[in-house]
Amino acid sequence: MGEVYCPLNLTMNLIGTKWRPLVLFHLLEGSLRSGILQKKVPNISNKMFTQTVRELEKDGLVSRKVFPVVPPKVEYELTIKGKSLEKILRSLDTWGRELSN
Amino acid sequence: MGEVYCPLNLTMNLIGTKWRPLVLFHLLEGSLRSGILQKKVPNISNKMFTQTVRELEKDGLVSRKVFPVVPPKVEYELTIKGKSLEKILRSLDTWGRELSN
DNA sequence: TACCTATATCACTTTTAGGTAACTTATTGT
DNA sequence: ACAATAAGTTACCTAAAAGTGATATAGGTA
Repeated sequence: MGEVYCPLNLTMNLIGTKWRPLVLFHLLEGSLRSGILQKKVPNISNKMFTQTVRELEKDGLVSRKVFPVVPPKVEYELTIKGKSLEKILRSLDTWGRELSN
Repeated sequence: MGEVYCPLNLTMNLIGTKWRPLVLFHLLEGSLRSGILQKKVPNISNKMFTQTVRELEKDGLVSRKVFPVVPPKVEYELTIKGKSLEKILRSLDTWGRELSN
């Protein structure tokens, strides 16, 4: 009858921000070069993009591969843990899509 | 190759805050009296509780029934639109639950 | 030598979300 | 009279998220 423990929070702490779900969503199709990924996300600023992917990396949802070339080349890819969010991310997208109808 | 429209945002705008998903989640089992619902959400303040349910009402996810008695009695219930989030909410909860293992 | 490239960082400001504590309301039972 | 009740509001404050614009890097090419 009192408080109820609810792991929903743990999930929301990982994907409950403005940019994280979008970045993850675009990585569902496979790994992407940094610049390409950033261009896929409308209106994300330079700073927020880097910050977001780095946090996702820290949380183990995304991996970062750096190629030692100039100019720099960096690729981002979902980890296993990140891929396990696929169903959720697609559901969120589908639900929103149905809203607009 | 450029920006990609993505309705994920529409969904996240509705449930992407600290308290909203929790409140919705607890309403999945059926309508609840205001005070009961609030007690189910750990650590939510009085202000945030009211604010959250009212916004959910405005967004059409929750309905509010007021009984004209003293002391007041108010019940909250998911709307059809709110219920349509059930699968998503449960997935978010399940995913978080598996994290803790 | 100057510039271009892709990725990233830094200092700073603005905006939004959330937290705290006191107060309101209208009736019933004491 | 007045305290208790359930739901909600208000003013104020802090903290977290996001935005802006400038700067760094380092090797290849004009």
